[in-house]
Amino acid sequence: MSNKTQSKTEARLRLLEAGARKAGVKLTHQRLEIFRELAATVEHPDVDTLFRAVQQRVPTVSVDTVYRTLWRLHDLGLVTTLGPQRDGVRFDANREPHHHYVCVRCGLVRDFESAAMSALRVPDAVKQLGSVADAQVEVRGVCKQCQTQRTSATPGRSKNPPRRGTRHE
Amino acid sequence: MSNKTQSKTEARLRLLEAGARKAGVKLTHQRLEIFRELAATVEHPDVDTLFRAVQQRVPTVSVDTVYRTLWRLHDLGLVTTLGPQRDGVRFDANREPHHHYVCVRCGLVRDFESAAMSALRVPDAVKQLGSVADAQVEVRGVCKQCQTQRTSATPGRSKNPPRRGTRHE
DNA sequence: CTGACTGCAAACCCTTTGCAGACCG
DNA sequence: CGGTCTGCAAAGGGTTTGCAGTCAG
Repeated sequence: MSNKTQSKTEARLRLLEAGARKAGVKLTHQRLEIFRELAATVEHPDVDTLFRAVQQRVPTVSVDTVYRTLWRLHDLGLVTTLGPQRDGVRFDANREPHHHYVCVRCGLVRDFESAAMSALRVPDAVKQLGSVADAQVEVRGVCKQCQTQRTSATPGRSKNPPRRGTRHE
Repeated sequence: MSNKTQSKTEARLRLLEAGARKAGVKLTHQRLEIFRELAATVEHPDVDTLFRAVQQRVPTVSVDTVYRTLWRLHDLGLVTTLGPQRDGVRFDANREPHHHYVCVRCGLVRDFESAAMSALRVPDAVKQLGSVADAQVEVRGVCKQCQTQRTSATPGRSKNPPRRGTRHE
């Protein structure tokens, strides 16, 4: 592990701790270990992976604690999730090159096109990871409907849990 | 519904039918209706949504048929899924602007940076959908490891089901 | 006709929740 | 000490699978 990676990990860890502390979240043993794992990995682990990693250091942790901690961090805006990730898999029958707008509240997804985006060149460094089939841009935000539905009270975060079961179409 | 939308739907529907026929997949009543729904919507529905829509026309369909059809289409390369969508939610503790490389076989995700990508301007049309928090590029392909693991036999698709349970890290 | 496909129901997971005891601050 | 947090176990929900009957080609 390089120095650079090392320091990044440290920085992330501190960010998580500081953020949690500021929000008045208690820094328990388990949470600290979850933070450490989260900060150290570049794999974007799912809950189970994280759970097993933490379990090595804290044999008694339970999965639900990992879930709760992760979502708490998510609500605080300290971590993000990959993809729309609302409920189940979502399919896309649009075979033309296109990009997505995703509402992080309700999970709405809309296609859009952009010549500039479709013309993007993938960096060579990325090509070393594997073959490149295509590249899509994912724009995240809060859709009009969600904005009006819950008139903004929380500028940053922490309330209005967006998670499961909101969809309005 | 505009003429343009109309024709796009038609085109997609034909694409699905042609693709399925070419692959020797039987065009049953249920499947045709699933195709129709898929081609008509721009919502990127999850299975349940699709299921309920199809159910209106074919009251006897079952969810599992929808699942099977969708994955079959996916294996044929006729539809895509949104996000890595491998197993559960995946978390990202990287707070710096970055982009993702995703292996569509095993679900591996790696971060990378690109000034050009981070500087992308979001089209105005998109801003009308809602607020814009950030934009990330998702590059899809097959990672090195997956490439060597199953020495390419199928150039296009149809074999080597990538779905659940592959992960190698 | 025959193999592929479907519906049903049960099996499987992954994820969430209620609760009593433990722990941080 | 008090409120938060944890672990356990059970509930919940989405997804998959085996099987016998059905249907497209």
